[in-house]
Amino acid sequence: MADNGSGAAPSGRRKRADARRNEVTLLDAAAAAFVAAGVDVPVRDIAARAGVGVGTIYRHFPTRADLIVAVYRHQVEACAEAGPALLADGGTPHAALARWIDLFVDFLVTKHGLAEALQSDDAAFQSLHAYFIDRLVPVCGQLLDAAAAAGEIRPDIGAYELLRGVGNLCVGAGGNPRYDARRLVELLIAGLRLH
Amino acid sequence: MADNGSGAAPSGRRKRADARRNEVTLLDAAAAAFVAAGVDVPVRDIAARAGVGVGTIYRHFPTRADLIVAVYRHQVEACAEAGPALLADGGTPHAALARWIDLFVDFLVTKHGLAEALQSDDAAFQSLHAYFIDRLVPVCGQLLDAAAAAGEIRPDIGAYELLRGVGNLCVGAGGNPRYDARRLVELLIAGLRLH
DNA sequence: CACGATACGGAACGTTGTTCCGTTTGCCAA
DNA sequence: TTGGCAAACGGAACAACGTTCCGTATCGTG
Repeated sequence: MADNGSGAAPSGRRKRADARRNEVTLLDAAAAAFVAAGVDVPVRDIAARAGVGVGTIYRHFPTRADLIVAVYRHQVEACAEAGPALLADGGTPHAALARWIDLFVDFLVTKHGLAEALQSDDAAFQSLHAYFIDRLVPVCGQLLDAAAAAGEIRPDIGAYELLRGVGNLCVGAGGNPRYDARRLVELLIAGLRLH
Repeated sequence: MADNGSGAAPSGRRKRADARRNEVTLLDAAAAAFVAAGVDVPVRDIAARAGVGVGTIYRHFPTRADLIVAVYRHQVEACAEAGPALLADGGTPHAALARWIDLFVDFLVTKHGLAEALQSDDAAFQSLHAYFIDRLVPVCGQLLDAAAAAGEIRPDIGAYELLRGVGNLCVGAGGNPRYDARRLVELLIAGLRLH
């Protein structure tokens, strides 16, 4: 899983050494740029930071979304894996759900502009959207099902809808002291509860 | 209030006839363009629709936000005025709040891209943001205070925060059948309730 | 070492928002 | 009525951005 470059190995061909080197350089530069200027940072800035041309970025990451996914893949995986773990941890399913959502919110609000990008219907972000959906909706669904089966929450809400709502609440949550996304998400989860 | 063009009369000077004519043409064209292509429709498209040059738009409406505000001012006013009316209508304050929020949600979800623009931290949308805040936060605060005074809701949530959360939930609510902003807002309001 | 495939750099293109200025036009006074 | 000037207009021009493209450089292999 970590011999070739990028994600899936097309067949058996090994990438050129400079290409593999540039890929990690690019990931580092992008991560730094995202922290410094948000995920909307101009592609040229990332290229400059990495000391490469913009063409190199697009060869490695056909869309901006692919770059974002690559940068955050580890953290998304960690979040996804935390779902079943929380469920098994002993508390009520609703508590597990609340804690998992908290993890998700923490992730989103610390990545400047990521929540915005996630909700954008721009075609360029489609693969970002798809990745988050594919990876996190099943996990959320599992938590939701468990809580519903335990009779703790109303059963008429879908995992996609909830996750998207939570993501939406995190939009613009950076820095503004008058807007605390966490509290609103808490309210939303509270509203899910039966009685 | 309707003798001069635009909003506030600078001093006593009457605008030229063609300028006044162009202003209403522009408002009509913008309204139509917003419906057809969302509030992010390119300025050039609006200009073409109105049969004027882009310069004319910028003279009348220095920023895109000013144009949006002008187009929707009537509806925002109506929403603002509905707040006290609902409160006086006899139901519980919480019911009045819920119905008012519903009005706000209806307004937002039917204006393609408006919710997104509202949350954008782009400097160009600052005056849009400011107008909505100025006009609606006090109304929402009044409803919130009444409900809190009646002991129906937890008192630790601000009007700005709530309105912004609701606005956020409306982002991307157009057309997607798997995402029903209204239901999530309902959940949020339910979560506000004590017990 | 030579040569083909691979990858690179950055110029160039298309799309936007916004500004600027030469030209036109409405309005008022003479 | 007409002359002149401030107001308003149109759209070319600029800047910032994402994305594509292709001539050039480099790697790895025979």
